[in-house]
Amino acid sequence: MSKPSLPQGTRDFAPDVVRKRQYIFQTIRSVFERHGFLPLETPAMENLETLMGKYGDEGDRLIFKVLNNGLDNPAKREQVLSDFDRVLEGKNSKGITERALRYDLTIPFARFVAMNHGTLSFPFKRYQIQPVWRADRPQKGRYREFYQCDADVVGSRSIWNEVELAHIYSTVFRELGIPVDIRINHRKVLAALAETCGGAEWTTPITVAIDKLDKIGLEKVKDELRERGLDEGQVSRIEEYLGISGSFSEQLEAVQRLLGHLPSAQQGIFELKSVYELYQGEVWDQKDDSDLKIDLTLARGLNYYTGIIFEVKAMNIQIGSIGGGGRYDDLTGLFGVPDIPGVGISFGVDRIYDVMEEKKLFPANLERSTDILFFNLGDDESRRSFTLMQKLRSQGVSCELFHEKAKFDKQFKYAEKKRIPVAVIIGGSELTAGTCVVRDLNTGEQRTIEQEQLLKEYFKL
RNA sequence: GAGGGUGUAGCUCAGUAGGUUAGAGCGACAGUUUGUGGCACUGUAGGUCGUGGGUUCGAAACCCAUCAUUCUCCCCA
Repeated sequence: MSKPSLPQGTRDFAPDVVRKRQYIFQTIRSVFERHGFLPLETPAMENLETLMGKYGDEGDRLIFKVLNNGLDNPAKREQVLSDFDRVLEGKNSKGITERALRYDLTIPFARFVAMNHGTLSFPFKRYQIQPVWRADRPQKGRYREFYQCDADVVGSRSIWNEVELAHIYSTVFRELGIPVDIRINHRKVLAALAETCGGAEWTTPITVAIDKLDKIGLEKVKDELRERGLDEGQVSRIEEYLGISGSFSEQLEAVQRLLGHLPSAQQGIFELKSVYELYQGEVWDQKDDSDLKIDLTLARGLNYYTGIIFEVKAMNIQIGSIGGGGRYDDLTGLFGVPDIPGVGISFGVDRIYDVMEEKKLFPANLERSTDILFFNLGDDESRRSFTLMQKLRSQGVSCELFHEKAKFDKQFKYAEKKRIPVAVIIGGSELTAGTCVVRDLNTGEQRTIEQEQLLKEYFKL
């Protein structure tokens, strides 16, 4: 028997880590609920055909496929062998695999909406916090199993949805204590830029290149654009675009001068301006102290985005984005239900965790587990402890009895390891007197009180 | 898919001109006269040196393969 191990790219979460992760989840969940979003869960497995072709060629390769059962059935041997040959040719074969682990939460959501569009009331606002799986090569901060945390609105073109989602970002990170920039841009502005540099078909290569700006720098981006076949005039036009700076409105004005003659740019500029104004509320003024920033270099990889796009970056820390999203048209069209537009955002929980760990932002009380440890000094004493514990527990106080009669030393050390703050000691003399010793394990102070008094004091908690 | 790094005790790691019984710290467990912990002291347990080959009189060390893990690129969260 070899040592037990974990599949590559998966993790156990020890109790203290689970506590911290749940703190993040619950904060996000609570904000979602306050904005009228409803929870949704979908299966870990989807039909393979639901997922294939939705994430591009690269995405298809990274989908975890589930092997069919019963392949060893001798009666099916010939069929299985020919099916497997098809797999070896790179074709999918239902005879070998027809299910796969979910790759993200968006496509299963689109599948759900397409299946239930007759009964859902629109706009449908859902959030979903579940693990997803990717057969990617794990590296720092990237895993084969990880949680996604999404909120989407489908069935509405209103720009208010973008405003609300931006506000969700702002609220969540404020509550978690992480200072952030919420950056927005518009795909139609990027599309307009591409239009002036060769045509709409250049949108993807151009956005992919400029998305790398803060990672590889301006010169490398220009190199990449040249390699992809843009001429110097086009490259310098993009450079001019990337050089735009200033306040939100100043940047919009600059884009207006550069691309305003194109209808798509006009719509993008208008929507960016609208989101910003609505987000600021009725006290909006020209001051640029908002956490909502415009970032014309923001592109986002996923090419199904068509309108406003979001990205959230933690300030004062060297880490990638901790959230992203955007508007897409007609996501359910892939499943035969057209004309349902949507907009959504996602939280990068693992990175948020890393930021909070590094900045020590988790509340201290997450470490608390049991409130009271009852010492075990014998069977009769323990019976009394047990009775008291049941009463305390019914009042919401968490307590436990040391599992066996043992030396004080051992019981103290157990309490220490579990960070239990209070020990209650009931020995022979306390048992007959109806009292108990309550000891504060942090300060070492202790006092003897009536057992009834113990119940009263802790009922107040 | 491409390219690097690393695998020695539960954890973090020492350990080469190849040489006999492979070490430390932390942790664990036990004890320092069994109703008061955190400190200290003493002791105990725990390793086929990732696995399989090869070179050698001799391999934890050198070579090859393999597995695991980790990082970078691609791509993404």
